[in-house]
Amino acid sequence: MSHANEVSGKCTRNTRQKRLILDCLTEHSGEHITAEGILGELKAKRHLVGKATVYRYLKQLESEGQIKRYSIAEGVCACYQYIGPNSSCNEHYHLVCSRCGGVTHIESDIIKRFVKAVRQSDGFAIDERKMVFYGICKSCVGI
Amino acid sequence: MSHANEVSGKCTRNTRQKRLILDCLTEHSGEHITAEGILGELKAKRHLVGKATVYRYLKQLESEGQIKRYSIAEGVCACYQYIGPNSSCNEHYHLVCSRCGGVTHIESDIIKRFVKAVRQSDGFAIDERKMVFYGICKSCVGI
DNA sequence: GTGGTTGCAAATCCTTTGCAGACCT
DNA sequence: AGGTCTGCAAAGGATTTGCAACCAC
Repeated sequence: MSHANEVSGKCTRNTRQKRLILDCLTEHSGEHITAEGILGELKAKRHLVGKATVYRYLKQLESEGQIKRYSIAEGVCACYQYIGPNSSCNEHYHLVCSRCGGVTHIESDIIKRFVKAVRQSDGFAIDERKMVFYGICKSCVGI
Repeated sequence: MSHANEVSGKCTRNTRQKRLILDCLTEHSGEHITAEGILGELKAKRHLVGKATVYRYLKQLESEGQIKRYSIAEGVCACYQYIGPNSSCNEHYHLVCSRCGGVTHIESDIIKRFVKAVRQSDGFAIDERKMVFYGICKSCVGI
């Protein structure tokens, strides 16, 4: 009756696959990795894990707040980042170059102030995880 | 050799379909509408236009900066809004509620300062037209 | 007449789901 | 044992694309 994909389920069993996926995420703490990236990395290590399992576990980890999901662009696979214990993750925002597709991270107190100001004046709670700025990066600006 | 789907193409011909789609968008200036919504509205008026044509033209209009594309939630169809001439829509940013889909406009000097700061420190020229903030609006926050 | 445009259907892409078998506790 | 997890393949849904017919200029 109960399905593994129900996030409300228990999902507490300690399996080989879960350990592998979480290890992969913590190894990349500080950067992003996609579901396909995890799959590829595990495959390279001869650790075969099913695609569905990766997606299911990523979803669970996200709902538990252990990882963060970024969707840089639509129709393109999402990126995940470990933000749990021992993660060296700072709040950052993404700059995506519309020309070369490159992604840069920036930190900004100005944005934090903006988010706070909007919440106070409009009552609108901006989701900083979805904050992405598009434009032209330094190396593409002359092209 | 050239395909209509190449955004770099000419795409300047004045066709019945383009007029219909743009009319539909301008009629909804101030709000947003989905591709399916446009399709449905045209169908209701007995103006049959192909789905692919709608998507193709929306893409072109977006690249021209005449409309803005919002993706309220991932995996859910995107919303479009006319922001061209006569759109009563200038110099502001958009707050999109991920729960109800509502779009609010705000003005902000803080953001202008942020854009300037990023250009100076990183050399990245943010495109303000593509700037959209997602989050939860005041009326949805309790739900 | 030329080549940009359209419409249909099939194809894409990332992600989810159904289900039978495998595994943890 | 009993229910949770996994893996495969098929489904899913929004958007794109191939291609022949079409039509604006």
